[in-house]
Amino acid sequence: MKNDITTEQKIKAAAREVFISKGFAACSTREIAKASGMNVALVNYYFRSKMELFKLVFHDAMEEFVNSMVEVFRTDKPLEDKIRLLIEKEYDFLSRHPELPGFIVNELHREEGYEVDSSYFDKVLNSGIVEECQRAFEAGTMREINLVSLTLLIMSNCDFPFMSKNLMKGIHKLSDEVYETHLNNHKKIVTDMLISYLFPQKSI
Amino acid sequence: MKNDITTEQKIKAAAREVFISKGFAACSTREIAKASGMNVALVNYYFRSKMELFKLVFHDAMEEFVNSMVEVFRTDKPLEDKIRLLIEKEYDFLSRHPELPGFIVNELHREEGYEVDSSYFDKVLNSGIVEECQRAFEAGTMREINLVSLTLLIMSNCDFPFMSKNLMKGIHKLSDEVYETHLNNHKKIVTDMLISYLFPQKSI
DNA sequence: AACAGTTTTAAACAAGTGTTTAAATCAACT
DNA sequence: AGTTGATTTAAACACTTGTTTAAAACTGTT
Repeated sequence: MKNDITTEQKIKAAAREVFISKGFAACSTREIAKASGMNVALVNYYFRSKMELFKLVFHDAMEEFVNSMVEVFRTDKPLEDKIRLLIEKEYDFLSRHPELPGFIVNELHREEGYEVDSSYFDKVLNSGIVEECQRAFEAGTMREINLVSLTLLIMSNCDFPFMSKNLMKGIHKLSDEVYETHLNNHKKIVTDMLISYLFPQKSI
Repeated sequence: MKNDITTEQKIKAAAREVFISKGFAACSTREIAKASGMNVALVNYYFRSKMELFKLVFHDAMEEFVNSMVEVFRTDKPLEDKIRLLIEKEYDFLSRHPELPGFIVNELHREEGYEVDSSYFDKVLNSGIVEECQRAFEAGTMREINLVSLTLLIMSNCDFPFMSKNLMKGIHKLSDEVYETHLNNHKKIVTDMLISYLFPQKSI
């Protein structure tokens, strides 16, 4: 059949799984080959090297990671609602890809690591959200805050809870299931906290 | 001289540096040996294996990580001040050990990873802070929030900004120095946000 | 059926891995 | 000076690593 999954796709899919769950250094070409049901030579036949394959996987990961944000900014809503929706969507996205932020943050941290191609985030910065924040600052509807801190606030409170799952489970002696429900509670807490900080009620 | 740094200490110190900056999988015994100015055999002579050495390093890292919190809880201050001080001290600590949280979170994430010996955190949980929060809930001086979310709020907003340095530098095209100053600004923002969320002003 | 091009395989390569061996060096004490 | 024990060294072990080779199997076309 024509629309079967090709060998190339199988390998890339397996590589994605292995790379994201163990990291570049902690896995071998043979492990990826075995996970895809193929052999070592095929990995390099289609992708030239472990490194090239990794770059593809990392690139895809970054795209997904960023796109999940940009969608929200493109919607036609008041800024406050956009931020609410952003947090909501981020928690959704991270529930489906809980290992992504840790993978990205960690691989970027290795010194041999690749720099972030900033074009990934140009999408975000060119989505109009920056100007929208600027207007909100000037109109006094949003607390004045620089963009780095705004990014940090949102990402810290969305990504870290997923990245630190094992640590949190250890600290509080929780099962996977219980932690899931905590994550769900936490989403609301984070939303409330961020919204009330960023959009303070003006008391006359 | 008697109080020279011993070979054992040199190796452990070098191992700490290498393990924390590259992770367990991404470095070799020979790299650690070279970094300490010794040879491979000495590493295993003193520490039996790469794994045993890693466990020691990880253990120390965990202790430092936890101790930096517990100190604060032992002080004799109102709860709100303790939280302020905690954030302050965490940012201080993380400025000196910026790679620690990423190291811990990431090594705990590898499936072959060691579970968190929960005794590390028993120190925290037995420091009296839990009861103090409970009393504050009942007295209505603090927003009622479960301990998992409280931990998450504080750690997310303290640790993530250090863990995501390279990502943030990439997103916003910042130099090391500029990001440092952003971190300093962010500390105040985080403090304000957390305090005003956890200790809301009662409007009659 | 014969060809040509792509895909797959098993095997090999050199280099690097964690670990161990056995000999050499050192320090302290008789 | 000789003995004992701890420390250090170079070399080797068996195994895994990423990558390449060259032959085999498969595909579609004439």
